[in-house]
Amino acid sequence: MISEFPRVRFAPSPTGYLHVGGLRTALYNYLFAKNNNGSFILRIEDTDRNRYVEGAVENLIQALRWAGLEFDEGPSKGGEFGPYMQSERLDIYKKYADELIEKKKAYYCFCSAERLTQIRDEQQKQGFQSKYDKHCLHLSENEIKQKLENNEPRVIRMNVEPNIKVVFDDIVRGAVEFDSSVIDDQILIKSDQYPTYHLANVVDDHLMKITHVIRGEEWLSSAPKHVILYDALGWERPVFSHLPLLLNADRSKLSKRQGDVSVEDYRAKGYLKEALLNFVVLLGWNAGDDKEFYYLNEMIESFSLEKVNKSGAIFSLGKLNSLNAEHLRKKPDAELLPMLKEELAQSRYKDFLFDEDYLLKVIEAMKERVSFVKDYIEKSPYFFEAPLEYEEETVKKRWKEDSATLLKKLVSEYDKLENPSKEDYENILKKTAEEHGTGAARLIHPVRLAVSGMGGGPGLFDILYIIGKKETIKRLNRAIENIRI
RNA sequence: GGCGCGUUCGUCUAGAGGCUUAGGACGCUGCCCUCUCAAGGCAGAGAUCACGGGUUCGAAUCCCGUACGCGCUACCA
Repeated sequence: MISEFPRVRFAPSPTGYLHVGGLRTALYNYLFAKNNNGSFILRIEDTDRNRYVEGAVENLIQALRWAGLEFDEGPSKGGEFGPYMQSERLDIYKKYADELIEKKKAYYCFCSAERLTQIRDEQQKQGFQSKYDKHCLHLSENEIKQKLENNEPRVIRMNVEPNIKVVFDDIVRGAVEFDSSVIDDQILIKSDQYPTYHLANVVDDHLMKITHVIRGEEWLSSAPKHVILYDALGWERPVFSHLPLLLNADRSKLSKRQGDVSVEDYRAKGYLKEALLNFVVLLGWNAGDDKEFYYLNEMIESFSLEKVNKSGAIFSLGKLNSLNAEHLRKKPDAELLPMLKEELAQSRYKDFLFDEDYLLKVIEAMKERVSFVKDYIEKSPYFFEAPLEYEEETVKKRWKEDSATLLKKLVSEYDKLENPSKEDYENILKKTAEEHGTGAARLIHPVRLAVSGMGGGPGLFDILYIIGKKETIKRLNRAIENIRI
């Protein structure tokens, strides 16, 4: 019986960072759990000692926390079914491996690596699929006992009975069927006494009462091995869901070689966790409608495994960028403020002091024009310092022969103002233009250029109001002196 | 090679036999708005639903085959 409240796990191996594909797997697990009032468990599959990476677990946990995928049980957090690090559960795996040997569902194998590669090469040369030949299955009790006593290197292998149909249900793919003859006598316990993924995974999922196994499609071919193990141990199988893969542009499995794949990379580039999550949830899932902008709580609400796609999705950044911009735009100014301050602290303006009111005004003015927090600085540096140069294109296009004269006149008018409002700047400019028998645009464009150094940006009067009268006049005078056609 | 899984605009996708002249989003183009750039609105280009058979009055949707792609095929996970 599947318990009423599902229990799912994200079970990465600590390779050093959280892969975006892993993030999506974790997210789907998390969403499924939360959608069903279930539990989301983090388990570290560190059974390969050769691939151990210092600090990897901490990185993983940190990345998950950053993304907001809080787990209910796991390393450092604890829980009823710990420990949650497989390397701390070795005796448990041994116990079940022994039980399998007892039941003749597994056996000791003493074959050397040389013999193994030899038979494998042979089989491949003849066009067969490579499979262990069950040589050690036929060792006598005495031989086994002897070799064990001599402490000969050995592994424990699964004893797969051939010619049996192994069928299991997968929520994403429906019924999947394998012939047991194509399944190798998989190693369960390695010669270093560590378990392989297959054993550890099945044992832990059972002991941790995992009800739904939600993982990447690369595991689909291994699933029948796991099913055989559940059956051999007399355990109920969990429900499987094999997720479509995240792909490179060439449709191969998303890899490090072809771009950034770690969550940390995207975080460092300034992507919002909301956007990354939103982007990744759409790569393989859709509620069945046109909704594409999601907050985490909305995802929880709408998620279901039945709506997960079957085919892989190319991880291409176009949509991520637009989602990032949209999430950024929808963030309240109060949340944006500390982010901008942090960004400033890392910029060339780190020693300048800007008060919060000022920054809030900048945020308001630039909000619709940025895709990343750093854009507040990069796209409108003129809020932080006077322009050092003037865009050539814009000068060519907007600076006319009468510009300097008009600006001079404007400077003298602005100079008379006291605490000017946005409207004051606008009214005076319009009046000045009128007096010279020209349209406001004739003045607005060169003023914008003078004050910002560029041709685009927020409304001109917003800019003037934000930088203030003193700065405005200073910049206008500087432009009058420096811009030549 | 074997086994498994997949295949709808460039990309992510909607589609559960008639609602489909295949819808949306990103990107692209144009227009509107406008002091500029964005945002927003509107419009457009873009998919013979991999191909071939079949089932059916009717198929992107069901079945079979083929092709192509991917995954797995380790004492890695």
